[in-house]
Amino acid sequence: MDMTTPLIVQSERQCMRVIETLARLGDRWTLPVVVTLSEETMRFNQIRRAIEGISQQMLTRTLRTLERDGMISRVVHPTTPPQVEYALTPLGLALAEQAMRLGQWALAHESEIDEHRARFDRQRNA
Amino acid sequence: MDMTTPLIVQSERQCMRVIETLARLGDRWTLPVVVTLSEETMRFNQIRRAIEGISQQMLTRTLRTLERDGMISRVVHPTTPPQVEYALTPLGLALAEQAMRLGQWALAHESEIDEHRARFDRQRNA
DNA sequence: CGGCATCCCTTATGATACTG
DNA sequence: CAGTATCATAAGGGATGCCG
Repeated sequence: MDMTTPLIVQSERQCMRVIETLARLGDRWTLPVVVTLSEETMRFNQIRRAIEGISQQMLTRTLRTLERDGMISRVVHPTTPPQVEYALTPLGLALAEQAMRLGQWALAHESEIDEHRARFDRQRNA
Repeated sequence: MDMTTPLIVQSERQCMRVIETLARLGDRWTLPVVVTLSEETMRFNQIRRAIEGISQQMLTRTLRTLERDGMISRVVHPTTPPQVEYALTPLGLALAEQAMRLGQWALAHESEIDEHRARFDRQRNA
């Protein structure tokens, strides 16, 4: 990456594309699912139990979207009852690493941001 | 960043915090505004003209949120008519760089992701 | 010029029930 | 066990009008 012009997004289309990725990572369940799968391959209900508060519906949706984008693989074992194994693909792992990099930055500056917010809100109410 | 355990988010709270940041960057106008301001300090309507399709309302909201988090500075010149200058803070610039890093990765893998989507959608309709 | 309030619509998300 | 369908609600965002 050329850090002399770090912020240039060359076209409207590219900007939308980047936003799309950030929005996906920023939705309610994508990051928890990706983080969970980064540790090991898991079955549907294993993932579900590992993630506090996720509904069956939202887990299905989140997994489908990630699968569609090639971030996770889905393998059905035709047993009875059926078992479906989910795993992060190399692409998905790379995305997760990128997201975590940004996440680490965010956490590192957490208190700084909180102080700004507190100051801002104080001035508002004054 | 410790790349031996790149995906570990230590707590539920931290995970939500990271998601919050990603969601903010992933909303409709934050990235365009940040990218625009990364080039130079600008006034309200300058920014508005620079960003195709943004409404006055959404520009105001986006700027307020960024200001609240300490990502941009807001300076009012008490002239008539009033002029308000916005600029990226060092914190905001750093965030933008982080976002662009992830963005560059996303763009680099754009076609790969598109191929996955096309294949997935083809199988669905078959 | 810059900003806020209001109304409305679309989409995302969630709860629940049902199925191979 | 894994997944779909249906319905309800919350949040994001756009259009418009008024204000200092």
